[in-house]
Amino acid sequence: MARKPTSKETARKPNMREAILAAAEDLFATNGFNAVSVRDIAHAAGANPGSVTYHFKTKDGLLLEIYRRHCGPMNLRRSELLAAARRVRDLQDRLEAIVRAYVVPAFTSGSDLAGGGARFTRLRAVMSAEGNEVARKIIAQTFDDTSHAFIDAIHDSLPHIPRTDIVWRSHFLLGALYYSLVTPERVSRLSRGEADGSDAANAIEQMVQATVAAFQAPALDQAVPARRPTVASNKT
Amino acid sequence: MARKPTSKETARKPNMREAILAAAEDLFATNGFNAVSVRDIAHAAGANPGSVTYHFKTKDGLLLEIYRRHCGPMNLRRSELLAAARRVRDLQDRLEAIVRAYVVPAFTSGSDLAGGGARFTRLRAVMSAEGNEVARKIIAQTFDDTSHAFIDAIHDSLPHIPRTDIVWRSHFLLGALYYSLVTPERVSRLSRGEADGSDAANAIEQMVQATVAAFQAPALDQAVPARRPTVASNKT
DNA sequence: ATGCTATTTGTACCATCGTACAAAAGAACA
DNA sequence: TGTTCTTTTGTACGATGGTACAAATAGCAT
Repeated sequence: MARKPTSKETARKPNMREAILAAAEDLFATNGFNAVSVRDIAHAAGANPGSVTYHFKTKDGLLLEIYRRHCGPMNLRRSELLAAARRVRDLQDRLEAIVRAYVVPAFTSGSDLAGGGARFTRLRAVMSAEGNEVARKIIAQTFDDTSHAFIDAIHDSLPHIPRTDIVWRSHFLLGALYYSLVTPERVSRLSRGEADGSDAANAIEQMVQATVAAFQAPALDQAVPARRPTVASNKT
Repeated sequence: MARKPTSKETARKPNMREAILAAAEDLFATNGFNAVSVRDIAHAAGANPGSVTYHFKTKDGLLLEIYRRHCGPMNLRRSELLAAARRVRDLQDRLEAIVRAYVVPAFTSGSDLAGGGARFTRLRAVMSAEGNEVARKIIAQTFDDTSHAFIDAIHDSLPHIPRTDIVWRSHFLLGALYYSLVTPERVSRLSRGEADGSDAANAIEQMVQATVAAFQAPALDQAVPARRPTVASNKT
């Protein structure tokens, strides 16, 4: 929207646009989309409500811009890490590297801000829970490619597991990831203070460790001899 | 609120109160708390907006009543299943039984309605993501006991794993559970139609299989020789 | 300084929200 | 049938929501 980047433009004084984006990201990620008003965002950013309309036209537009801002860098970083992980020779190590390549960028942003990755991932978690339309569209068309790439990579390192099972398990991984960012205090509470749910480094290690084992679990078909009544479908 | 249960009371004709509860549960679980208006709920239930106020006083009161309705039966069923699971001799089988005791009631209600358990669990997932205050309070004081019971039971069957690790892994399980109920279509999409994310029986088996393996993963301490910079804290 | 453009402010409109409340309708029992 | 209590309806009020828009302001090139 700006025309004259005469060496400042991005580094204007307090840069309202960025402040609004950051405030919105924070509020949306914490309280959900509908619970936060444009006025709340403006107030948190030290801006005027009208300013939000000026920069992003609508509230949806603001959310859209947040996604645009993060999706590219995050997927890029994931792709890089995935490519590196695929080059690991040992299959066990490779699997761990792949999982790490998936998890790490979700906790720590690959581009600008410090905890930006975690904040944005939490935002995605919340939007997904709320069934937000804007988010749903972007997510499907932006992350599915990356998700498939990861699933394929994992499948390559675990050829004896049906792809369907890997899809389920990677789905569980994303759920665990989301939930860890949404309710970290629950971990602290249930561990009676022995663990800090907000400690990203620790969360990552725990998640990688558990997830690698989950992926390595035997496939479903050969594991459950006879029990459930309705399945009958999934196979490979 | 009713005074004369002359053998009907609960089984009145279309029972508005129940219809409102069901509609609210459904809408909240799908769209979140703030996105749904009292008028939406009334409309979906075929009731009058004022009727909601009459029965539940406030919108928060309505949510509260939904929780009250489900928490008891669900925890009861979980306790029963957990008690049965603890009696399993073989440690491997016992662990699986415990996980199943945790997962199954979340997908299928223990009391009345068919998919009620899944619907309520999804509702909890969404409320947790939105940071809903009413839900947060009830959850902590209603589910933490059960959660501790499960964690202890799992710890008993895996004595060599530090309790902290088990807390993390059970947290991941709940995240996976929530996410599977919130976005089942993602599983169908990523598996290119080979799996049905909405198939509860299949989801349960996949989740149990993966989670048991995750719990059985080696403890973190002995697994990560030297890597991260900040941890230093958790130990047992 | 002067004009030009990008931004910020202030305000106002209209829709919708949660909730209150009086009136109507129904149900149960004398 | 009339009385009483419960439930449902209809409507209204005040607050807050998203968004539009004119006026004010600030930066920059000339």
